[in-house]
Amino acid sequence: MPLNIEAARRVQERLAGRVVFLPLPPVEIVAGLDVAYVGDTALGAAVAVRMADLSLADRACSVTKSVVPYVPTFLAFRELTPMLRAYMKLRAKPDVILVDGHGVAHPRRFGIASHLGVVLGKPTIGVAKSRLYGVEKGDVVVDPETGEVLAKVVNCGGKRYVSVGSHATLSDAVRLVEDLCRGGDIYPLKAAHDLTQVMKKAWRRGALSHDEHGDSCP
DNA sequence: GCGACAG
DNA sequence: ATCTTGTCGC
Repeated sequence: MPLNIEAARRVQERLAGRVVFLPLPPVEIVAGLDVAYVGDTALGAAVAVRMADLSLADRACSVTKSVVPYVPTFLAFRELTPMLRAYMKLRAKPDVILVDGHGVAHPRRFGIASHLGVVLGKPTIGVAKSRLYGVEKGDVVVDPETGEVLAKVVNCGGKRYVSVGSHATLSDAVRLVEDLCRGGDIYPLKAAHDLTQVMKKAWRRGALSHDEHGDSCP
């Protein structure tokens, strides 16, 4: 199943108008989402931790068939489903979600973090390891057309481009991400990525059941 | 036409 | 993202 680029673009352009910029409510629980692949199988992981002590609040996984290819600026059409399926299994719902990828620092102001935030109608923050769109001016990324600030560069084991997904403010997003920097990684995202790697090994051993069945977490 | 291009 | 182990350096 390829990917109808024209249709996908229209979806992004329309939903981009639903992105909301609001102060981030008090965060008690924060979650990190990530997706890994083994052939055409997508392995999604969601890890929720308590802001207070970073203790594990909950975790969930998803195992689905990957059907959409990766096309720059359309990452959500490939990874949103694996992420959502894992997220929905979380019993401890987070106050905010961290996503691997950009939020509004996107050509159409609708990266995967924004897509998730609009779909769930809750706070999301995009954290990417490299730039996708915009011009880097010091520790900020601005839109070359409007000059608007789209993201801020945060240092945590290398450059991290932090942008609002939805239902958050850039300053609040940056503050939260900086607070979660541990050992050169953003804790919740590192935890989700680690879980993803454990899933890959389990999957290769045939120790993971295909989604709709059991607790696909190793 | 050429270069850029999250994961 | 994924293909892939050990090795040099602090």
